[in-house]
Amino acid sequence: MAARRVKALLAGRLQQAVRTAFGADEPVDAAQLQTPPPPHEGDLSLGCFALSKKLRKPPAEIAAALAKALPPEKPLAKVQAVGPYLNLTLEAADVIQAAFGPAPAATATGTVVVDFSSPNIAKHMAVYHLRSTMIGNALCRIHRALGWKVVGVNHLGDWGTGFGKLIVGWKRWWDPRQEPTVTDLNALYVRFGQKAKADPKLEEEARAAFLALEKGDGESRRLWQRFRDTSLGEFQKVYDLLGVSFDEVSGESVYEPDLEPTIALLRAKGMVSESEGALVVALPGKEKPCLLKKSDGATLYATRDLAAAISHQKRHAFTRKLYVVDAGQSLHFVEVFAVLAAAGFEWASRCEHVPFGILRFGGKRGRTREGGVVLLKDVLDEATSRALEIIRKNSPDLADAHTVARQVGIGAVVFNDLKNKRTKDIDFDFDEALAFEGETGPYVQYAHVRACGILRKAKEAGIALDPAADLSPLGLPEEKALAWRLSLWGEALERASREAEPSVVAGYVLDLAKALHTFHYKVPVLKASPAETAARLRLMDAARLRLAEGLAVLGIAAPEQM
RNA sequence: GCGCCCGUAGCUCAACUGGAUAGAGCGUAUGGCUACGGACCAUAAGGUUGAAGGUUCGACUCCUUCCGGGCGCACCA
Repeated sequence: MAARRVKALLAGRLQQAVRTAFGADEPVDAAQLQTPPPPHEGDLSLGCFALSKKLRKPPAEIAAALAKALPPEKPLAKVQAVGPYLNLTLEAADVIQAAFGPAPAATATGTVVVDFSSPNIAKHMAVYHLRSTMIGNALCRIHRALGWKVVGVNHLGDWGTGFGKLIVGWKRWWDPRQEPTVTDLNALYVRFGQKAKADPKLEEEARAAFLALEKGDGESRRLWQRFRDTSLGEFQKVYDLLGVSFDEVSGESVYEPDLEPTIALLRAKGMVSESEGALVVALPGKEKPCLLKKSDGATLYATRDLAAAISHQKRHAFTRKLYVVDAGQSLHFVEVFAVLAAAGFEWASRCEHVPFGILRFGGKRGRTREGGVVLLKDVLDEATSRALEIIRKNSPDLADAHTVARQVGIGAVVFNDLKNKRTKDIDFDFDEALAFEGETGPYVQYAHVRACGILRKAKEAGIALDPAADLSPLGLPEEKALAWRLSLWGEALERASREAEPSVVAGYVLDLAKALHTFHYKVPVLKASPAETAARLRLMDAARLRLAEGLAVLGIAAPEQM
């Protein structure tokens, strides 16, 4: 767990070397130690460009002088100056020891509120909901792993004029004795849209129905609650499949009572004005204002987000709030944060929009070429059945094949979603999302499975895993590479948190799986001397645990067989 | 028109935030089944990093302009 410790130690020593070589006291930051590109020898490298500026000497000269001044003791096996670079090769034994050193205590003490998933009531969860859901879920777990207090919030789209339409549709076309599904609700909504084209009176009726709902009319409220419960029940099935949970399931409706006080608060600060019949906040330096109320008096999305933000800060005193919402809504968040800042809330700067790219099908946004919405559940089911097919072929004797197929199939879809930088647009492709070879979820799971297999076999042979086994028999390049990768975990997590970027963790887990696969291929664990077997089992077990942990952070299961 | 995002191998993407000869996977070609699990390992071919300038000892990365794609730009969320 301690690549950082090794780097800090070496940075300190390098600083000392600068002192002895040049008599100057220049700081050497551990972050300057980077990994040299492949053809070059070494595990860490210092480019002497910054020192060159400070010391006013050519960087190559500095590298050479430091190579001499740096004592080649303990973790260092070799020190060599290559042009302006100082390349450090670490002793394999020390790298391996470092990987098993105590984990640095979690230093983060903040609270992060993560706002994610946020599906709309009376609509299905479609494939494009996967992005917010899994990116947000991963961000929650990344911060928990770092020691943050995390509040994962599902801010449902459960309010707005759409519910007036739904209520009207319900009253006209639904037999209330029947229990509706989400499909039924959605159909009512669509039907309303069609009928309203021919009959404008319907729109008026819908507005009235929503007004009644806002005023707390009993029947409207009961209907709305029913729609909400039905939808939530269906969402939950998908969340169960994905292993996603929330600390707070709220929604826009929850902040309804806060809207007037929020507007009053802004008004008291003299920020609110009227424009074209609407209530707005003018934003300094912006051409267009942020709307609080439509000219008909109804509140808007921005108003509810303002109220929700204020409420979250009051209740959780967050040090960071992340909104995992697609990039198309960037302007909305710019405006909301600007209003909060203008209102004098210093915590406005701690709110971050975490945008992600648009999902498309063959070039069309959110829909297939045929115009249908692709349901998330259908994709997950398809992935599961494809995985099951492969399991039947490769592991016909596997018990509980269905469970494993679900873990592998869904793992493939989720990993595919998280492996790329989130700002990239995605043109969803079944064969790509459901690929099981190469840089995929199943590839990572398979590395874990192979390690589990060897551990199982060891147990059958009566060889117990010794968590305190002597590591000194280790030293092969594959073992060193594996250990070094293990010790980079903390840095990967921190970067993922800093950039709110789960793909950093996905990349880490892929690299670790690659190192483990190579290890499995090249290094015999059980067909070795007892001391080697014990040490390799311990190393392999650490790698497999880390893979499981990394996958868990991404919201992906790590089966023991597949 | 203005603002934000994207443009890297045939395809999908990396590149530790300005450092070395730009790296992976897929696909293609080849090798490894006397396999601690082949959903794997390995070798090879494949590049003017959209274009042109600029800053710098040094640019995929920063600045300017342009080209191409996407998304926004007050009463939807």
